[in-house]
Amino acid sequence: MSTRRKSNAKAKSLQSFAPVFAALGDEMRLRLVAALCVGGAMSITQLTYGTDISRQAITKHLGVLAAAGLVRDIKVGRERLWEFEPMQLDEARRTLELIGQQWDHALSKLKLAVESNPT
Amino acid sequence: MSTRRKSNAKAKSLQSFAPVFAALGDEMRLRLVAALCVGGAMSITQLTYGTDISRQAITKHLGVLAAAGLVRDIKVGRERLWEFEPMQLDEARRTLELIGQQWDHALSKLKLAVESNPT
DNA sequence: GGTAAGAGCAACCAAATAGTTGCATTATCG
DNA sequence: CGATAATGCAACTATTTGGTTGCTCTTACC
Repeated sequence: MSTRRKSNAKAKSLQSFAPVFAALGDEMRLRLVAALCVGGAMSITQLTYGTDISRQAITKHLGVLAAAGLVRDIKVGRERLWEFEPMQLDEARRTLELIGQQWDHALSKLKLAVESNPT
Repeated sequence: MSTRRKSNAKAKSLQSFAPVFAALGDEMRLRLVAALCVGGAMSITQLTYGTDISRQAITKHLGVLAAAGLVRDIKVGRERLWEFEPMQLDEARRTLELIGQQWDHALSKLKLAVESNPT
C-alpha cells in the first residue's frame, strides 16, 4: 500500500532529495525511524528510553525527520505521538533505484563500445 | 549486473548505513554522483566545471563520497579520475526497501487487529 | 628544459549540527 | 486542588561541515 505505486512522481529533481538523505544520515535518526516503523506510533519519552542521550536531543532529531517528511506527530492528551510516514522514504528509495538504473545503462553502453572496437 | 543480486548481505546493522545516507545528503554531492553515474569516470577539474564552488571544495565532497564507498578514484597521468561505485548505493537502496517492507508488515498487522476487535 | 595544467596540502573561517541544562507549560489522576 | 508525568522553550557549548585562499608538487608537452 505504501510502496508499489506506479511511477507517478512529477520528476522532482535529484537534488531535492538531499534533505531526506541528510535526515537519514545519522545513526540515532535511523534507529528512530526503524523503531517507529516496527513499533508503530510512540511518544518522545518512549523513544528516549534505552538511548544514552537526553529527551531534548531526541526531540531535535524528530524535528529533523519531520522536516524531511519522514515522520509525523499527533497530539494525544499530554503526549505527542510520532509515527512513520512512508511517502518520502519510498520516493528516496526510487531515486536510488533510478540512479542505479542509469549506471547500469551507461555500463552496458560502454561494454558495447568496447566490444565493437577491440584493441 | 550491479543491481539485482540475491540478498546475500551479511545483515549489516541498519545504523551502519548512516554514513552513506549522510554522504548523499548534500545537493552538490548528489549532483556529483549523478554526473559520474551518467558520464562515467571524470577528473576533478571536469567535475568542478559548471559549478560555482572551488576545485578544493569538489575535492572534499569527493572525499566524503569515497569515504562512504560511493565513488572510487584512479590515477592516470597527472589526472585523477573518479568513478561511481554502485555497491554501497545498491545496499542503501535495499535498506530503504527493507524498512518499507517492515512498515507494510506492521501496518497489515495493525489492520488485522483493528478488524478483529471493532469499537 | 621551461611552462602550464592538474592536483595535493594546510591553515583558516563561518555556519550548521548535536548535544546539554534550566525552567515553564500542560494534562492526568488521586 | 495538588503532585507528577510529558512536553515545550530558550540559551549555551563544542564539534563538524562546507567553503575559502595560498603555496607546493608532479606531469604533459612544445
